[in-house]
Amino acid sequence: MSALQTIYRHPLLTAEELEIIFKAHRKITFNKGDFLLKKEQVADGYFCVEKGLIRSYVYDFNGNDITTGFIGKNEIAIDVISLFHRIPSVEYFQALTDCECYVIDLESFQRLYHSIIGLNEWGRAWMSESLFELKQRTISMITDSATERYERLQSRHPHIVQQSPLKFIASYLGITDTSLSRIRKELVKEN
Amino acid sequence: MSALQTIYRHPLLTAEELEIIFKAHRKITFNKGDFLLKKEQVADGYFCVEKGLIRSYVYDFNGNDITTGFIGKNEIAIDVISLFHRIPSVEYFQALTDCECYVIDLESFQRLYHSIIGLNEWGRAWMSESLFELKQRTISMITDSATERYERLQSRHPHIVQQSPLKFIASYLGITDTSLSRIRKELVKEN
DNA sequence: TGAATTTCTTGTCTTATGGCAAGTAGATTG
DNA sequence: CAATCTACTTGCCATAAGACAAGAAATTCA
Repeated sequence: MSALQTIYRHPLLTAEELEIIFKAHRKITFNKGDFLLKKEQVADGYFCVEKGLIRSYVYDFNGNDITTGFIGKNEIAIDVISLFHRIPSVEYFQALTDCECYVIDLESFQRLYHSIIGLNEWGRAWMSESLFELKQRTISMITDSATERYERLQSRHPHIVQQSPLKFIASYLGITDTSLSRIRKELVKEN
Repeated sequence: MSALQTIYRHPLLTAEELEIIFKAHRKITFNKGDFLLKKEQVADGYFCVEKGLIRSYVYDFNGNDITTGFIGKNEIAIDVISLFHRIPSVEYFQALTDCECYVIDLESFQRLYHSIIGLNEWGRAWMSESLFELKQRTISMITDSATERYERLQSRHPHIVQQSPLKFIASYLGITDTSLSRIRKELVKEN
């Protein structure tokens, strides 16, 4: 099962339509460290991840880089605002490992989006799903301790914890690498 | 200028289309304390706020209510997931003050959404804008101190600080009412 | 392979925020 | 008007996480 099949699964999309959608993508690989998108660039497409791990991040006012998200297998690396509003990105998207992706450019997407009614629905479903997950994360940032957030990340997205350096996970969780190191130590001690 | 005119302003929507859209809404008022939507209910429309302040919140595992957002004049009170996925809400939406809103039900929206191409674009723009703001907030929760978050809320959304009890603002900022009270005291002292 | 770089850990001290409890002031209600 | 409530403040002490710095371990690279 390819990433595309998983990503585009939707009740309103037929096998034929999916075929058309898949064909609009082309395969692209990234080496560890490569950028899929940099700050100030205008995104011209989005990436469906087949293999590997990507990190999105921003710089805060102190110059620290803050991990805003991880994108792994069967997920989409996209800066929604930059792509659809045609404005420069504020985020960086960088490959944490060698990656295999399928990319589709905006023009192709727009064309399909207007001709395949189900894709329209799929897009809205995807966006509202993203909104929901982000909301969950915001609530978690408020109500859960750093330890709890780490444990949840570990159980729900073990591949992130396995593939990403500790400092990126730490900034994603909103703590320093020092603190995360200590949290890990405590968790090991407990079990 | 009514809330509807502000909310639905979009380059692809003509005056005639706007007229049709506006007519699909009906006015509805809420008294302080009324619920627009409760947990477990399936949303059947969304509310464009003309006047007043609404609070959305969830209960965390400890039974504390956590404010997830404030919705004021010219903003939309909506549970995207519940409305479009037809599933029970996890949030409560409650009027903090007497409110005047314009409500549109899902069916009417769907009909317009499929007949007015610009509304389609408007919807996507609205959703991506929401995604962006939520992302900003998540980053702020990580990189800014509680004091900074409060000051920003105060400068960007003074009406919230003016109309909402301190405890709701506190939970929105991710701190206790006690802490927010102290932060306020410090800020007053500084100026 | 050896040097350089990055990653991770650990120690010490500081600080922001929380938990709990008491108390005041203002609003609401019977 | 008195009796409750609710909102807010304040004090005391506990704790999670940060700042800074040193060093160990792992990885990268020439």
